Amino acid sequence: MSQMQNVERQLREMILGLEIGPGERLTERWIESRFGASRTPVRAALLRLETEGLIGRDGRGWTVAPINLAELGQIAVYREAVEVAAVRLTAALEDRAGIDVIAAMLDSCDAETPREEWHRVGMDFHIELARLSGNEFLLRAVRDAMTRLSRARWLEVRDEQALGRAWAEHHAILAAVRNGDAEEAARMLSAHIGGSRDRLVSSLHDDRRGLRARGFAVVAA
Amino acid sequence: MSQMQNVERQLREMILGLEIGPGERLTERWIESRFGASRTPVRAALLRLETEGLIGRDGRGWTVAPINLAELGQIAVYREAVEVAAVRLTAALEDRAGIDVIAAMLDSCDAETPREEWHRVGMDFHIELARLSGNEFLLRAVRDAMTRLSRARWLEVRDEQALGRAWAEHHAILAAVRNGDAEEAARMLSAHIGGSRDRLVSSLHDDRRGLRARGFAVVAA
DNA sequence: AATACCAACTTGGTATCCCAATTTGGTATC
DNA sequence: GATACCAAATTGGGATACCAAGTTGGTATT
Repeated sequence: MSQMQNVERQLREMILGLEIGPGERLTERWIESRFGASRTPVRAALLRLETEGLIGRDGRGWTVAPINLAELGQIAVYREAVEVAAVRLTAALEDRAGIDVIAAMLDSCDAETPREEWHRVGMDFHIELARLSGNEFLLRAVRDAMTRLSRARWLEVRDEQALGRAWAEHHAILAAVRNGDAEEAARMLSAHIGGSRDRLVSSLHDDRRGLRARGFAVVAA
Repeated sequence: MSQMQNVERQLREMILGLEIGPGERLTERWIESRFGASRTPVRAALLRLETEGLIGRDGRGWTVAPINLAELGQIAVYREAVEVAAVRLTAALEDRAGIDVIAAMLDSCDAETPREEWHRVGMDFHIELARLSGNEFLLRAVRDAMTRLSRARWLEVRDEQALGRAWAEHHAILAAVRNGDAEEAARMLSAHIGGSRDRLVSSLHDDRRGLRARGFAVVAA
């Protein structure tokens, strides 16, 4: 694999894994030495990550994107629009095989599954559901939205009950799609996303002192 | 302005203006000499344009994105989802000033206005309407969709009547938004986008021989 | 004439160097 | 002690040099 892709992938993982905190400054030279690459691939990776919204420009330099509560609300509206459109398309298809694959994916999580895995599967549920629509643009939109949300969701204080409820909602949405009931699937998906947003924003809002104490930049709504 | 932004802007204009045809190969060295810049800003511009979908990788090299009829259909679905979401938000706002600005923009086109300007204003209508929603992600999605559509719309064979009908629909949508009638605005916008897609795809489909004769790569639906 | 083969060239990927602008740290001044 | 100021270090933007992989065009062989 090329250096550029290497740097991009590793840097993205460090940002999403909060090894580099939101708001932290990045210098091209530091990344260079950290990953043993020269500046050309480093610059390419930075440009890519900028379009993903994971980093941004701070005057002349680079900064890891802060956690922005207002932005999280906007993303929720955005993903509701595209995910609902995607699920409507999917419900109209005859292919039910893809749905079973997603259901199996959900069921692969149990009591012993680490939290990180739940987190990842929860995101993949939405991404794979969008993929079934067959629309590349809806898929990309959902993937981008989940990427931008993932750090915040990782920081969210989630209890077992909320997680279980989310999983039940996921299954219910799948059931509606399997029945070809686009309206019901759309309604439930909207509610699911809205609830997810409310819990996420209020959780981060309540904990924003703690986040700042960890050195994370948090922008208020 | 920096070289990178210069190269990016000029190259984008050449691609959107069809000075470089769909499917054409690009070499970094040619761009270098064409714009008098070195490879660093050239590569940055190429990476940006790649994320916009205007160019793509062809093995090791770069290629101007072909006109893809299947993609145009998918974009229509995508933009319908995001534009309808945006117009629903906008209709719920109290601010009516922005709507008048857009209406004035539409009215600035008359019989003497060059076709290119009609084309640009037609795109800006959708972009500015999305901007009024206040949602950065919906705005960006609409802007990106219009960028990807613009070459195809420029190639479309449009008659005066179709253009006049589109303008009437634009005004009708604005009127519904001004009245705060989100449902009516959403319905009309959906119909507008659907009709636009049908005319676009069938026009390009009918003319794809002519397009190929001009050296433009056209991918069938 | 067809083909197998090779040398020269082209291309994108990478590394390195230079530069202007900004930041930084210390120092002199009040 | 606060502040104005300046030199040194740092930074991102740009230019150039080099390389490996791939393409091309010509040539020798059959």
